[in-house]
Parts: sequence; structure tokens; C-alpha cells
Amino acid sequence: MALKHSRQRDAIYDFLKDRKDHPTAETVYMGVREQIPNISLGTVYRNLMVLKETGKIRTVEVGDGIVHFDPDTSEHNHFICTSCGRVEDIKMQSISSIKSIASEHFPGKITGYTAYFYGICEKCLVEEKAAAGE
Amino acid sequence: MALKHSRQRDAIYDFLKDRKDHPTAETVYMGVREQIPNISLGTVYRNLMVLKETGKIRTVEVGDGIVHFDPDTSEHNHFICTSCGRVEDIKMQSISSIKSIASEHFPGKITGYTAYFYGICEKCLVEEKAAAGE
DNA sequence: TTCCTTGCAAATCGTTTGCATAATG
DNA sequence: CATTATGCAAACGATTTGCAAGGAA
Repeated sequence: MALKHSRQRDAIYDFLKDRKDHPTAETVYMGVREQIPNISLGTVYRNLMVLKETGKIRTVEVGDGIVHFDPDTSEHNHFICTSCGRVEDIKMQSISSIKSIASEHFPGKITGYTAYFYGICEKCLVEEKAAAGE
Repeated sequence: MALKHSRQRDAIYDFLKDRKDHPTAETVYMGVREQIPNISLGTVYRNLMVLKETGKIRTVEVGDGIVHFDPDTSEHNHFICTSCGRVEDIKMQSISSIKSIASEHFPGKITGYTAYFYGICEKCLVEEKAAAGE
């Protein structure tokens, strides 16, 4: 169970660490192949799971049935554009109070929460406006 | 595109309508087979989708990669027990304000949200306590 | 040398779909 | 009769896994 160093795991984390677009395993695979052309999809999946278990990355369930990955493990929420599918971060500590609100309405012990917001992203709003103008 | 009546769709909705346990398609299939033994899984999936599109039921993405179904379409949130996997409802209108809070922190247009709470359900809490007492 | 990690391919699992037939309006 | 719905089985897509070979401690 002791973790050993691996070039492919490093490459996967390096690919992910500056991303803000919440890529899927497939996207990570495509990207990392530019560094390590013969890396296999299975290795990508295995390492994404390891990175998650060691707390270096987080998964995001967007609702499209595909798991997305997020290198930002700090407390934040996600916005999903129902028009283009883009996933963006929303940072706002103010809503962490919903955890205690929820506790008041629920008999069990609440330890965490995730919130997903849906709507139209800024980019799509602009495009909508442009299309209406024509 | 006009919807026709079907015995199997009725049976599926009847099975679902009083449930509070958010069953999966597989569970619905098993249950409905007691009424209609030769119903097919495909029919179950197709009708669950129809029921969702007509707004009679809702889907719940719990995080286990399987879609769960909920006959309660009123505004409410969900709690997932990290110990037993049980999915329960949490009703609390007070948090709908998070939508406007989120809007303040985000440049796009937010139209909806879903929130999932995680923790230990009452039943598991009791069992934990009982186990500690021994 | 020990044991973790890899690449490859096959297997799994939830879900979808094509098609000929049955049921509905 | 026109059309929607069904059962069956095959197809799908994302993810997992078994295994023999490679790499790290």
C-alpha cells in the first residue's frame, strides 16, 4: 500500500494542477499523451483515483454521467452552463451556513455538502445577445 | 410525439409514487416485475425518462454513478449517508436564498441549483452508539 | 529483491437503441 | 389505420480489472 513515485502520476497531476476547466479522464488522457504518448487510459484512471484518495484533487459530478476532475480542493461550489456545458467555480464562503441550516431540518449528523448551480454562463449570455441583435 | 397510455408506464409510476427511498432503475425494474413479470429493463428506462420529461418525477445524482429517481418534484434537497448510502429528503425553503447569494459571486445568469448534504443518518448514528456501548 | 506501477486487452455495469411485433386512440 | 409502446438483444460509453512485464525503493 506504500505509494511509489511514478512518472505518469506526476504528469497527470501536472496536467491537472493549473486547470480551471474541470476535465474528464478522457481529456486528461489526451493531454498527458503529449508528454507520455504510450500511457494507457487505465493508468490515467488508476492515478486519478490515487490522487483523489490522497486528497490532491477532487471529483465533480456535473450531471452528464461523466466524472470531472478538479485540482482545487479548497471549499468552493460549481456552476454548470446548461447551454454549453462549461463548468466554472463559484467561491463564496457565505453559504457554508446552509450546513447548519440543514442540520436544523435533519435528524442525522451533517458533515459536508456540495452545491451545483445551473444557468447560462457569461459567454453564452453574450452570444445570445449578439444573436438577438442580428 | 403524442403520448399514449401504457400499462407498464402506469405500473412504473405507481411503484415510484409513494417511495421515499430514491430507487434506481434496477430497483424499479425488480419491483414492477411483480406486477408485470415480463416487462423489460429497456421499457423501464424509457418510461422513467418519459416520466421525467413530463415532470412527474425527478432524477437524483447521488454520486455513486447510478441515477436515482424521486417522485417528489417539490423543491427540496437530499442527504446521502456516507455510512449506509441511504438517500433522504431535506426540506428547507430557507436556503433558496443561496441562489441569489451565488448570483452575486458569479457573472452569468443562475436559474437553479441542487444541493447535496453528506453525513451520518440517524439510523447509523444509533448503531454507532450501540456498537460503542458494547 | 520486493512490491508498486504500467500497458494492454478483456470485462463490467449502467444505460441506450434498433427492430419486428403488440397495444392504444 | 396511424402511431406510440413493448420485449428482446445487441450496442454503447465510461470505468474497472487481471495479468505479465517494467520500474522504484
